[in-house]
Amino acid sequence: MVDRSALASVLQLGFSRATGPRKIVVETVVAWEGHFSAEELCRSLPQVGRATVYRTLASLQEEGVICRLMIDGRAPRYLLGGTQHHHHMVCTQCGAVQDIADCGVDDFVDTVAERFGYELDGHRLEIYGRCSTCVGGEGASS
Amino acid sequence: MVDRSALASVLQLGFSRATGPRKIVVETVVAWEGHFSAEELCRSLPQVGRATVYRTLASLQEEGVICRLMIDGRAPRYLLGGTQHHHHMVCTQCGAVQDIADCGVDDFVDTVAERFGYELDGHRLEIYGRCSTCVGGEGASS
DNA sequence: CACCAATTGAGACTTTATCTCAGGAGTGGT
DNA sequence: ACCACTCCTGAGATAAAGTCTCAATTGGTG
Repeated sequence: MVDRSALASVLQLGFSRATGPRKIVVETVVAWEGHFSAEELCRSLPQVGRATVYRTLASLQEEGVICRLMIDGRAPRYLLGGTQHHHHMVCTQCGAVQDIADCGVDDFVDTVAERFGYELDGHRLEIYGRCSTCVGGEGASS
Repeated sequence: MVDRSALASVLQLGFSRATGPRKIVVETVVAWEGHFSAEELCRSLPQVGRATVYRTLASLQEEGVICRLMIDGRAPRYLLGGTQHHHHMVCTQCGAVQDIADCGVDDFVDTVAERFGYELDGHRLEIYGRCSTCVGGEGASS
């Protein structure tokens, strides 16, 4: 889904140099299966400084390579693919996250913004539920 | 909007005793204008222990007296009135928050959950923009 | 009023994140 | 290929937010 050949250009991010540490972080992020927290990334890349990991994540988010997902009170989690507008369907049991590509709430959002006299910036929709695996698997082990 | 006469029953929350400190926290929360963070509440109630403030906030949220609002990477903020399902329209400039009472996205949410085979738990929609005051006031001071 | 269990709160601890600044490493010019 | 110049890195200090512990306190009951 993500254009991994664009890696080279992405390495520059908002910076003027394509450095080694950043290469490691970006490659790890791009290869990551599922979502991750900043601390998880730090832990799996002990050879890269925590500050660099956080800086790179911030840039990747700004560039739209990854998007940040807030689940309840937990630390933010990151996912590949933030460029195009989308939403998330989160499994509250196993933590699986599905991208919802089509935004079906634009009209409603427009209406609300107009009603309150707001100049629209954006919106965020997250749907919570239990995925078919978790629903289907329940009771099987008891 | 919130039934403040229900305060007495709310004081019990999930606990078995209506204590003094909890009374202070609940009364402060109910009287609070706008939204607040846990730390702000702690700071304005130095006579109540931090642990008690956090415990009471958690109970109030569970009981639906307040709802938690996550704005970007900042600490969660709390608002009165979480009982009935609703959403928020947040001003990215001044931080004002409007409640959106009617949920216009139920159909879309149902459709998506069905498409992914999820058993629906709930959803969260937040709309970001700049309120009429912030839009209107801009340039006035420059 | 006394008793006892529920609750409190000071402060230690954890987790997550940001900041600082000396040293290291890309990059362009030669 | 090398140098120099500047940007970037990273160890560790600091900050922010929240949880946990346990002795002391207190509300509710008989």
